[in-house]
Amino acid sequence: MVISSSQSSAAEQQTCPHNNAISCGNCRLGTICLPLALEGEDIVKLDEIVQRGRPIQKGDHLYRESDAFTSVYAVRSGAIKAYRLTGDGQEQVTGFYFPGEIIGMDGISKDQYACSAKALETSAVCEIPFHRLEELSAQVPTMQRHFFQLMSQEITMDQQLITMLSKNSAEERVAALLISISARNARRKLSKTSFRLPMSRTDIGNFLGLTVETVSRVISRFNKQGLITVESKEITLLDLDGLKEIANVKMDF
Amino acid sequence: MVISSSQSSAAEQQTCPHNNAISCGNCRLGTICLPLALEGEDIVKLDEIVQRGRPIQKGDHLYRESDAFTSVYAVRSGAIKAYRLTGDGQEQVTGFYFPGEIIGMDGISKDQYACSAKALETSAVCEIPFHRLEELSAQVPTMQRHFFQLMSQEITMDQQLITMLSKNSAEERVAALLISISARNARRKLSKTSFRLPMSRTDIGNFLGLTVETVSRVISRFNKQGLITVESKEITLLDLDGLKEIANVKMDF
DNA sequence: CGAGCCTTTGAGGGAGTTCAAGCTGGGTGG
DNA sequence: CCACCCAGCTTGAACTCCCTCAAAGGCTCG
Repeated sequence: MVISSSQSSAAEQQTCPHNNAISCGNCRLGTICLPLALEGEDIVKLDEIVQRGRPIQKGDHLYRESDAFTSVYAVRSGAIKAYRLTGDGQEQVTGFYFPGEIIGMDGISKDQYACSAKALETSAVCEIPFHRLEELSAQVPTMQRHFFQLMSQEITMDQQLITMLSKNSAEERVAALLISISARNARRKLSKTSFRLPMSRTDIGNFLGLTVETVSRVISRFNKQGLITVESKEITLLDLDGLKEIANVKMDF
Repeated sequence: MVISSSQSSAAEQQTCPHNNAISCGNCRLGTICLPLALEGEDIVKLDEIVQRGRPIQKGDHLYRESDAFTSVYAVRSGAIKAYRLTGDGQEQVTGFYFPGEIIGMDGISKDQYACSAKALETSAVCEIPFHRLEELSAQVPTMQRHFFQLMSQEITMDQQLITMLSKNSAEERVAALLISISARNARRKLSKTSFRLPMSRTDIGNFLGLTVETVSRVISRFNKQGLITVESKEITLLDLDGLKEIANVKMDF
């Protein structure tokens, strides 16, 4: 079985993302999930506390809402969605996480996860036990700083999403998501314009505060307007600038 | 001029919230903004880095979006709103901050504030220079843990807001905000059922992703239904359980 | 005490939802 | 290997909740 999604098969395969023997020092995602300034000795320290698990399958949970909080996770390959359940049992998707990104920081405040995390496709993650990370942060100022920054970044991204949900039209939201995924692909040296959406239309709608039908309609419209081409989950952005114009936001997420 | 709002005049006045001579050790907000477990010597250390400024007036900015990030702030009295500007210059309110709560953590990731912070009424804040806080966190594990928790809490609260904006009706949102303010009042040993809203209807609407008109209509409706009584900004919650039923969410913010 | 802003209330309209029905494609078992 | 199945996706039509526009009342502060 082919483990990687089409998007990770290109560049990430060079140093196999599912290879547990890989270390933080030679991981090609290093500069995304690690502090840039972290140096030799300190990388080794980090390396010692990171646990590299076996791949998790599509649909598997990394952890569930209200599980005891133990670790944060760095996505190594694949894609993870985070979601919480509302009072009446509906799902609310709070984020999609791609390789190099850190998930699970919401669990710190209450010592239990505030979201569930589920694999959208076969994925690999690095588990970072939080108490070890705390110790390391106290020893290595760069590490502490970096982790504060990661959490702050999560706050900023959530606030951008809040703004979008509060102010933007369906077209603006969908365009913004496409651009976001494009930008995150670029950061990982993958195609800016052509990729596979690992999540369902339902998940997209859920994340963007729209119904499936609306998402589908907007995507169809973008297709007809020549902004993108769609073949089920495969997306090509034909007019990135046009999409940015529609999205009408400075997005980082 | 009366400096405190009506809600803070009751209990907080006992140890005057504008009194700069007060220290973290005897601040009556201590258990909210401080780690519960912080002990004698460590409180002194924290105390040394906290700068207590003079009151800021209604409408004054604590900091502005894209100002260089230097400090986080603990609200001592009054109320602060955080907001960001959208691409086309509209305001998006991202949060309201009451005494005992910490604001400014969004600035860490980029070394500049991601929001502006503006006083909704005459307020006092404690300024906590971030580089000093980092040093202290590295020395005092409890402090580091507490600050991680504060940031994580901010993430959790943002995610609750995301869920609300994405799923809930106007009535649910307004009810949820009223309950949130009520709960935060209770934490400060103030009235759960009777308080003054420091923010305008416009701010409420902006925060909740609604127009002023809708907010006004919902509040009028709650009034007619006997759930609350309203006298301009003075609110009394007559049926807290009824409101909770309507809000239909487990809120922390 | 008047100007300007905030709030309330009403009437009409529109973007997105809801409901319903057909389509598509990947997996399964006969 | 093909027929079937079922989940996910698309498209259409009607409805609804909230927004927009408009106007009048009420506070607050100079």
